[in-house]
Amino acid sequence: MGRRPSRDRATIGDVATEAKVSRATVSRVMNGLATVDPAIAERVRATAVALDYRPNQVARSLALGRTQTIGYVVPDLTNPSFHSGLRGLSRAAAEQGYRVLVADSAEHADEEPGLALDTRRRCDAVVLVAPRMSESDLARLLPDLQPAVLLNRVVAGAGLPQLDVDWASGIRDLVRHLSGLGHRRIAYLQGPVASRSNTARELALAAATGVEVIKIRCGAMFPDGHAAAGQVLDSGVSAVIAFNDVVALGLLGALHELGTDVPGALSVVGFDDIPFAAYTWPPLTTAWVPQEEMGRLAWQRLSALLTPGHPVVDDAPVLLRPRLVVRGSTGRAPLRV
Amino acid sequence: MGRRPSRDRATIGDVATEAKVSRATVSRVMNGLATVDPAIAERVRATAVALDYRPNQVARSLALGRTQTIGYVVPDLTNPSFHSGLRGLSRAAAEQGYRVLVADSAEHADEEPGLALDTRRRCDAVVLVAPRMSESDLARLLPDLQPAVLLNRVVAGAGLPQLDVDWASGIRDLVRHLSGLGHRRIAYLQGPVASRSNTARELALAAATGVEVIKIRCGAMFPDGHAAAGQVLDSGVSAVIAFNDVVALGLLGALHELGTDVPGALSVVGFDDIPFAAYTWPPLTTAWVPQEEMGRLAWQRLSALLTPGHPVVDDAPVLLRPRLVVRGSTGRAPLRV
DNA sequence: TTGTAAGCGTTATCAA
DNA sequence: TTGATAACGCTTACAA
Repeated sequence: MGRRPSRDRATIGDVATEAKVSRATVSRVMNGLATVDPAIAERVRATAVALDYRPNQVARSLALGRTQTIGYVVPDLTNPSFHSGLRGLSRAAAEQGYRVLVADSAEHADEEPGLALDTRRRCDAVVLVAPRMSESDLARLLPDLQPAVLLNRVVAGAGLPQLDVDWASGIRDLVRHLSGLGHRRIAYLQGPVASRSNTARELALAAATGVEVIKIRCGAMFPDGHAAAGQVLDSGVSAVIAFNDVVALGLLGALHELGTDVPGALSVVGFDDIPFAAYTWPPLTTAWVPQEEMGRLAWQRLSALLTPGHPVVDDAPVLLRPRLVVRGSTGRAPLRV
Repeated sequence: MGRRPSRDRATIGDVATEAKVSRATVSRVMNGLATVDPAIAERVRATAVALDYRPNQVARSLALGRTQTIGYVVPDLTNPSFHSGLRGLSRAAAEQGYRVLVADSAEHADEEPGLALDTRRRCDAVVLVAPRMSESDLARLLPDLQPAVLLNRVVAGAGLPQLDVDWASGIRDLVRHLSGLGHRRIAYLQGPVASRSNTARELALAAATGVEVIKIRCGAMFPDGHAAAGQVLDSGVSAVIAFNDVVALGLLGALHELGTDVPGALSVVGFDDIPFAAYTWPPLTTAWVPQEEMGRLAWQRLSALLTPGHPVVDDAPVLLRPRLVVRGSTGRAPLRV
């Protein structure tokens, strides 16, 4: 038997009794069904207001079989690249009366499957961002997660919508830009080794011609980029491609401290185009990633999956192309002595 | 009558039938009640696994009268100052099995009451961040929102926990720091006029002695700070206090473009200490705000409110003190000619 | 220790 | 057009 809620709200039954109609009629009025006598409808509405009645969403969800909520599972909420996606998702979903439940795995990739499943059980669907989850965990998880869409990652034959960034295209643009400026030796600040998108970047770099790429272990956060400055300078490159903008900004800070001229002595590029990138000094050249649009597209896919009788799922991965944004942190390669 | 979910999951009834026990027993096993015969418990668990049974959270919520979810209502998810709070809240709540439902009002202050109420109906409680909601809307809203805690704002006699930043103290620290460096005329880049925390800052500035404060209309985002650079330079001040770090960084970007020496010709301070602040050039002097701790404290208050028979609510506002963080963007005032 | 049955607050079917 | 009533999937007081 259930417990009475502490603040006892009016229920649909209270309204029905008070308005001298059945609960069914109250329900019809509240849901705007037209088949109700206008006079009665008006009376019901008045009593509802008088009793300060608000439909219990949980009970509705149980009866309807849907919660009008979708989950968004990410490794770290404080990472700026997930914000735009969340914003896009949240606003698009809101337009159709859906809410977003956010789950942050605090970077514990091993707990992500459990977290995702738990989130899923409270929602109608989930959007999963899990760049470091192992392929096998992911394969095991996905069937239980549906309806779901996978963000920032592609898994073959998963049978669900997948939206990813065309990392390779972004890297190619950056390399082309740098090599056009005369850079021949370029450092790459690696992201987390387990990260899929890092792998994608490295593959694209390996395929680049006309430039030599020096890989340097790094990470995904400010301090990682900051700490890598020494190695970058020692490597004797004339340009650096950072895993992302956050790393690039960390590096930029350290280079300033060391008195290195950017872009005079060293060109620096990032990836993502987070809002800060335009306001650093020098402003950061980077590859803009349409994260907010990804969020919107994710909702669009989910929305289709949630619509009864929706057409067959097209699970061909959608790759969104980054766009090169040239700012002040890149310049001509210094002449070699 | 409810609709069957599309992917028909096993219910507690299926498990009961299959394991040849009652649903009550399955429930007891699933909830770890000790009063079950070990052999039976084991059988139930095995059947649950075999049927891939997962308790329906919505049904649980309805029966228990709680959702194990709390809402977090903010004006704009992309504003970095809300991220740490969300992170603190989300992680603290997760430790006790609670999830966070995020609602973003997209800066529409007039829609916030409705949004907050709707969010509340899906949750057991909400954390409200509404810096620009009118006093009257807020007063009307709060009684319907409880249990709730108010963040970044104080309302007299609201009867709910309130956590706010001691803006005045932070401003005083910044002013003292600047005046100690010889600055006598200081510009203040105003935040949104309707913002409570902006008002608090302005009051503290008005009370400051020994310095003259020039107010300049600005805003809360990068472009606002960027656009204010001209007015700042024209005003002939030697130091600027920006509404927040984001504005300060926007300003810093514009000052670089204009070739203004920071801090040689102009000192700049922000407010918040967002993660980026340490990595700009020069690194930003600012007032650190314990946002993540606020999130944790908010959960602590909420958790108390949600505990049956909790002690009386102490609704005296808690003011968290910022801490001055001196970095490179401030220096001695240039000698006046 | 286990089962029966009522209850949580809705929606929806069907008969009136 | 309206009202009984079953159903959604779970928890729990009470009886056995």
